[in-house]
Amino acid sequence: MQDYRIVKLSRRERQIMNIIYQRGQASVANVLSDLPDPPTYSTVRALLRILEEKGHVRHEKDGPRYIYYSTQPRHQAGHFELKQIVQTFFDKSIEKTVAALVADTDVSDEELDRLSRLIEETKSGN
Amino acid sequence: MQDYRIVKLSRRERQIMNIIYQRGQASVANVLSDLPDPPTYSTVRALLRILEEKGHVRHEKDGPRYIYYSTQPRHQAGHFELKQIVQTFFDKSIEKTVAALVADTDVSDEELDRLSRLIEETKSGN
DNA sequence: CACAACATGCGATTATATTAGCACATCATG
DNA sequence: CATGATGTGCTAATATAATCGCATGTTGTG
Repeated sequence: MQDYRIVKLSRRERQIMNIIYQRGQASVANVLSDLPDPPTYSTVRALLRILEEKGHVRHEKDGPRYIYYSTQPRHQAGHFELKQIVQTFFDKSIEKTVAALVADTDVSDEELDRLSRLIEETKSGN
Repeated sequence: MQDYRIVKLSRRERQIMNIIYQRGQASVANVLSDLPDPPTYSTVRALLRILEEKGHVRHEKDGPRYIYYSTQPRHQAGHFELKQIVQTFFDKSIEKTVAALVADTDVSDEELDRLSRLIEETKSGN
C-alpha cells in the first residue's frame, strides 16, 4: 500500500492512464479520441504534461509526434487494481471475485475449460 | 459505457465510495477513520453531502447520527468495476484476469479446489 | 521552397474539488 | 437539569484540476 499512486490521480488523469494502459501506448490524438466528453487537443496535452511531471508516463518521439507510455508496467498496475477491487467489493475473497467474473452469460464452456486447466496447474508447485 | 458514474467521481469522492462499499455502510466517523490523509470531520460531511446530492449515497438516521449507504448495490458496482479492469489491463480476457488473481502465493490449495468446483458448476446450465 | 496540416511549449483563465469554521441540535450522564 | 461530547446545517475560503489560446516548430508535397 505504500506507493499507491493510482488512487491519487484526478478524474481526467485516471481516464487518460486507463486509455494508455488499455492501448499499451497512445498519441495525443489517440487519447483524445478515447476520452469521454472529450476536451480539446490542447487540454489533453496539458494533462499528459502533468502526468509526465508526476512520473506516471513518459514519451518517445515518433516522427513528428509524441507517443506516451505508462512508466509502471501494465501487468503490475493491473494486479494492484485487481487487489483493490477484491478488497473493496468482494470481501477479499478470490472465490467471490471469480464467481462474479464467470457469472456473465457470454462465458463459453471452452473458456471455462481453460480456466479449470489454469487452476489445476496453479496447485502447489506446478 | 453510457452511465459510467464511478469514473466521474473526484479523488476524495472515490475514496469515500470505496470505504462505504467495503464496509457496506458507514458513519461520518467511520469514513474519517478509513480515509488516507484524513481531513476534518467537517470536510467529510461536506463530501458526503455532495455524494448524496449526486445520488451516489443516501443516509438513514441511527439515533443521533447518520449512517450512509451506497445507492447502487455493492455487487452491481463490483461487477462493473471488475469489467473495467478486465478491459483495461487484461485485454478483456477473463482467463488472464483469473491468472493474475491466483498468481498470489498465498492462495491455498483449498481455495483453488473451491474455484475448480465453482467453475465446473458454472458450465452450461448448472 | 512555399505552404497547409499538424505538432509542441507555455501561459492564463475558469471551473471544481477540497477544506474548514461557526451556529445550533441532541445525547448521555453525574 | 447542566454540561461536555458529539451530532448536523450552512457558508465561505482556498487549493487543485481542467480547460483553452497563442506563438512557434516540423513535416511532407506540388
